Amino acid sequence: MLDIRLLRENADSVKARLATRGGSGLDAEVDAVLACDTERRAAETRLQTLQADRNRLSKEIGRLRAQGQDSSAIEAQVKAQAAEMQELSQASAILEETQRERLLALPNLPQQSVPAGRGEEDNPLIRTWGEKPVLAKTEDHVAIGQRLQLFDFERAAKLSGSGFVCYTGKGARLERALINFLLDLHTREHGYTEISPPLVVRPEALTGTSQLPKFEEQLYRIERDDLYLVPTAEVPVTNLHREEILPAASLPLRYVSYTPCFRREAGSAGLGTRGLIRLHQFDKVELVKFVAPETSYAELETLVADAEKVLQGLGLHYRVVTLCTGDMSATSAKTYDLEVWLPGQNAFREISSCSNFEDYQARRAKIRYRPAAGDKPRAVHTLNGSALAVGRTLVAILEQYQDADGSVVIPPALRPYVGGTERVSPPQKPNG
RNA sequence: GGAGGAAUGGCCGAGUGGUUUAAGGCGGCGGUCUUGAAAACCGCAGUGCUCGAAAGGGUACCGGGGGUUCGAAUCCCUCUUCCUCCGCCA
Repeated sequence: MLDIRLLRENADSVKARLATRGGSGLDAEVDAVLACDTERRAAETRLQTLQADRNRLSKEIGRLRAQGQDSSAIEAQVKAQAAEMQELSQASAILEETQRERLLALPNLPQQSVPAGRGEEDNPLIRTWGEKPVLAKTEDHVAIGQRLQLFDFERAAKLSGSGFVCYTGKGARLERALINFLLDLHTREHGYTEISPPLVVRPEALTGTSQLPKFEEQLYRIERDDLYLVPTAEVPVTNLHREEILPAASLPLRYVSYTPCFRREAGSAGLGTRGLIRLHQFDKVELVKFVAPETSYAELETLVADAEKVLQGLGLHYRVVTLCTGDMSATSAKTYDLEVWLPGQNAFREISSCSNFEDYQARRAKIRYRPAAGDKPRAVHTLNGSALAVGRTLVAILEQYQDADGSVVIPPALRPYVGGTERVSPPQKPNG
């Protein structure tokens, strides 16, 4: 949510920056918010004048009654204002709600350094790490996984429908190993505090991080209890500090959280992609930071670096791009994507997205800090990034480490987590 | 799931319709005193909105929302959370 004061004072520059996101721009929406704001303030000012009046007269009534005198004239005077006060009170409540709704619907301002562009093709390449592995043969992860009996889509569909997977045997072990590797790396070497949050949350939490109201149809909802399954750990972890004023000395807060993520992927036409790339349920290790505004862009760089360390540690070839204005999510001020090389697709695919939301989420969720004793509270900056999407990491390992004999080499960094196993080979007996 | 009880400021805690401008205590900050510190004493301290160039006003907020009343921390309804007990349960 943008600061209404910024809109009042710099409407033109806000409009110009929002317009870089593409489409027809949001000039009309900005004007509507401002019109609402003007009307709301007029109503509130008038209401508050009447309230001051009433408070004064009510005290006078108390005084008169205490002295045994007649107060009916003043009571009549106050009653005469009641209708107008009621009316103004309702009007200002409605205007306040309308203003908030309109403000919630406006996207964040892209940061100045974010390149203008229309879509994916305009995302500038920042750097590339490693090289394409030289492979004797190139299978995609679905073929590899089926031969090695690492996961089972058919049986998962029997349980839950399409878009779900069941990891089996060494596949399940590899997945668990990856999760532990990721959590250990970020807690031990990068200073993040591990969080294992609830996986169902109230609607307010989703509004705070701005999945609601816009992406309702992407969420699994438990209607009976008005709760939602988390689409990412970002939601519970960012909302840990909702409606709090944090001590400045506590910043930056850095959290790492492993959770399953649940997404309906409505409108994605049968998920579009084969295998583990896009599922209704997947595992992800997420990094979340709460920082002082002055430091948030430096923190974004280290966030990306922390995510990259994972890929480097696993020896996976990848590249980093900056999302241009047209490709960036509405919530973000600046986003870097990490794209890992997938030989099976002959393409780089997103495996991590690292964003600085500046104060956009913090204002929605009322997450503030006090810069110094006696200062007014100020919105923190929030950041988050995947480090990493576990399923896609497994895909990258299977495809980049596949060997000529049909086996897959386990990256050395991961071996301590699989009992020292160096290679996954096809099993001796058929599965089931 | 059932039956009770509770929620007041950073913390503890008083307050059951009207000078309450939420008592008092603890903790915090500033000052006086002191070579310094402690103690003592004095003072300052919440959040949002709004008016104002500013100084400074106004208004709302006693878990959330709604209601009764000229006037609500206080009375009524409702929701949430916590506690105690019962039932069920990994």
